[in-house]
Amino acid sequence: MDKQEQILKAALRLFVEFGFHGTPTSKIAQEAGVSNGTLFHYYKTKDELVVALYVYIKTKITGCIASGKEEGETIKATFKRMFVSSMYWALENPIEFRFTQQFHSSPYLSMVSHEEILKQTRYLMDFMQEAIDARVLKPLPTDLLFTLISSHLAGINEYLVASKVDNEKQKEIINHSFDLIWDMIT
Amino acid sequence: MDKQEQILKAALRLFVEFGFHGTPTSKIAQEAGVSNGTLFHYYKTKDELVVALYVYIKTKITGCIASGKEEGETIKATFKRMFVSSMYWALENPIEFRFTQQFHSSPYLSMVSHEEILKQTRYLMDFMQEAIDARVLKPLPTDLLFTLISSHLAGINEYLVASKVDNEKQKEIINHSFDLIWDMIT
DNA sequence: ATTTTTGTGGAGTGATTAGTCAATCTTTAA
DNA sequence: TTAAAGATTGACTAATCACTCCACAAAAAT
Repeated sequence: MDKQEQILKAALRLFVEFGFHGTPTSKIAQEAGVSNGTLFHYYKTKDELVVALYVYIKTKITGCIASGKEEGETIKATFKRMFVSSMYWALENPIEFRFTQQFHSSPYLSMVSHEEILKQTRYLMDFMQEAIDARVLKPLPTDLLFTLISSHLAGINEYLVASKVDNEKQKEIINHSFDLIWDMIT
Repeated sequence: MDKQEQILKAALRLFVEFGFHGTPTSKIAQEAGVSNGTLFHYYKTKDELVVALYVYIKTKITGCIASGKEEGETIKATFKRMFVSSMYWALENPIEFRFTQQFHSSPYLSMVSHEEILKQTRYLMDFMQEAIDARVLKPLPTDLLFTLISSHLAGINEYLVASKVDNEKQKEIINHSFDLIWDMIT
């Protein structure tokens, strides 16, 4: 019954299907089962809604990646756990993932404050820096490492979504693609 | 004086800055220095213009990658030449490259005919298949290889654009990133 | 020379859009 | 119990948009 969340969910579906400007706010409100006024009560402008949706989704991904840490895990194990959970998150939430991709390569990205981006990436950045200090990862700039891994993930995801392989084969590809990227960065 | 090309160039600039639906056709015509009617004389709809622009740019990239082949080149040398020229094309044509990225992760992608996509990728796909048959590349599906390389390229590009390293360092990173992807796929 | 085709301009149009507003309903707080 | 604050509605508006239409100019074909 949380209208705010219903608005975000409706917006997500429509944005991915019709693009940002291709979906009118009126349709978002309709799809969410709320009035036009309610939408603008929560989000002053359409731009604000788009950015809020991005932050909402990014927070969910970040939370998912950060969770599940176990004591005494090696750096490699932590890395793999995060890699694999990112991969499965993207596979299980294809619309959310597509949205983030769409958002990233759109002019909206520049509307996200620098602090918000830092907040979302700090956990991973810190972890990678530690892994470099521990002489596990190659001493590359952390943002280069981050970009390499992100784009690798996006690439594998694109392939897995396009070519409908069975679950077993999928698992195999994910494991293999982890080995590939691991060899690349260590 | 080619009005058609001026329209495409104006559209490109505006689409990248303001997004697809964020740029009105009237502004494209204005920026191109032609009338509204002329724009719709060449492109029946805005969607048709967007897709035409994509094909226009893709054709340029494909031509650039395919050119420069020398006799007696090893497979690795051919691969590296194509990798490096893609990389530099993206760096020298950042707006065109951003457009293709934006297009790829947008609902417009599905408006491109399957044949057109095949036409654009066949050259590379065939080359990769040959490289697999020659036991140089790992026997992975060619579209997985393609996706892996494309996303790797996009990732490196993103990094190079964001962190303004000098030309020498840039060259070093490009060479290094080729080695990384080469090790990954062979 | 004359017809036909193609290119070009720009005012015009109907539909659509983001965003407003004043009126009601609901919840919270005193 | 009552007052204030927040939530919700949907009709409304001013602006904007994709696209049309028709007049005319240039070029090509006859």
